[in-house]
Amino acid sequence: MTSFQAPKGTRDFYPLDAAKRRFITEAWRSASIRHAFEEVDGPIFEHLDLYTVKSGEGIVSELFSFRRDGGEKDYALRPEFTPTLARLFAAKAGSLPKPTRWFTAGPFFRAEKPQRGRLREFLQWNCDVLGDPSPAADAEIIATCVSLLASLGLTKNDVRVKVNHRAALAAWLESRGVPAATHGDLLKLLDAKGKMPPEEFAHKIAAFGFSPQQAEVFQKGVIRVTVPASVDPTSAAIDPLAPPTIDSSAHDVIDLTYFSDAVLPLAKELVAAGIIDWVDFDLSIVRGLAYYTGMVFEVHEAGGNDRAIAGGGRYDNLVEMFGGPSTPAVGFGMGDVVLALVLQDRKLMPSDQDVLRRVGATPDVFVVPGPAPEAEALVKPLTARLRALGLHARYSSKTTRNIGKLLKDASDSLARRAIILEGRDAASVKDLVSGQQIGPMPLDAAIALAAQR
RNA sequence: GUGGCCAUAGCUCAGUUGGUUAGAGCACGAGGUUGUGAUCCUCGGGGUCGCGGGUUCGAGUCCCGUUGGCCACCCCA
Repeated sequence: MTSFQAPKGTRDFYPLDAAKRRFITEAWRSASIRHAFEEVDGPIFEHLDLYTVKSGEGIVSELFSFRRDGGEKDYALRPEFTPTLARLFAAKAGSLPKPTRWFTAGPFFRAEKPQRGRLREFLQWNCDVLGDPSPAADAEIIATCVSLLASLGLTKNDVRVKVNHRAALAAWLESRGVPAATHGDLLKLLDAKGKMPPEEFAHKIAAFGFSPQQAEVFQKGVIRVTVPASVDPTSAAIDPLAPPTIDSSAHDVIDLTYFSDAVLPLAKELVAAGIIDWVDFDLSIVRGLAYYTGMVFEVHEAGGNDRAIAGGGRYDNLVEMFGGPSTPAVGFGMGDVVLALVLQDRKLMPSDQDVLRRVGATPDVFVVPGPAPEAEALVKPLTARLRALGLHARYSSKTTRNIGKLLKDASDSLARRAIILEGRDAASVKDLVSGQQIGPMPLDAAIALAAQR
């Protein structure tokens, strides 16, 4: 006898796990649809070239790639959606509405060593706006992400959206005399600043011409954009028409002219979208990926140094890189693994029973035979009638006629109601939530009652 | 890729300095009693101790390897 284990970094989904997975993916879907995105999908595996074109051959060791026995083409399980998205868009760009708003949610694969918040097979949600260069599209992407987080019960105190602007940062650096060739090194240093003591960071960034005071602004990272409070003092809402301004204390230390040219229009859109108070502008958010060209953002658990819950930004050159027409684009991705960790952390993952209810896995009605001798034989025909009406109907697999045990079965199944068969044409209906029981009554009346929403 | 900790029933665990047919609780299944989510009673299925070697008269226990898990580093599209 050989026994098998699931491959490293994969998960098995037993019924409750599958229900939890649906809970998350359904939340993703409804947030996307609320924000006017349309669902698309592609193959789970693609030609290997699709990934090496953008990221170079080095990426191959991070992929699950394979060649069919006897075949000549190399394939890879998809590690991300963006190349597929660009391919789909490029193939039909001429006939697509502008802007194009697409989302997808499905499995992705990376050949990394598993650890907290990271598996080899995971689910990822992607939203992208193609063909809209405006800060409004940037804001809409962030707003969709925030909408999902809020729908799961997270608040602006649980999670923070950290936003930066690549192009503005680059222009500003250049205006300070930091040569473009060294920007990459500086971004890397900014990305790694959390992993070194402040003195070391200040020392290293001094090489790029920054004073210790300026290093501190980077170290703290956050620059708040303040907006005037609503005119109506009883409302906590921010006046959507008031112009936002950048925190002046940072302004005194670092000349933020270039930064503010890019940020204020975005901030204005974030105000309009009603999410400015979820957002911090953070000079140290750069994202690892080289292809971002403008706004970049990450969502982090407040006070936690966990992995990013979500991340994305603007990538205006990418579609062209995949052979499509030059198209401005902005998007983000969110994985299910870190999201689930954060929900558990914040005690926002619903109970097992609530998950089953919310994904619609619980029975509408449970059929129980009463003591009448013919009742047992009538259970299956009645169940069939209820199912034909579109109801989720079950009966016990137990052979006992003990009503208490059968009702326990009904209760364990989380059914809303039980029908107790009293005879050929008589039944009682018990509401398993309230405990109220009505009947006996004619069978048709019981069926009608059980079918009520 | 590097390192640390871990692996006994579906779950949580116990298992003496190596010593008979490896245990408990919960869960699960069958039946009985009482017409209502119970109570009580009886019975039952389940583990080649992750896997493979080694040491030993004898290994769940000691050693080596391997697979998987957790955690950190690297990386993170």
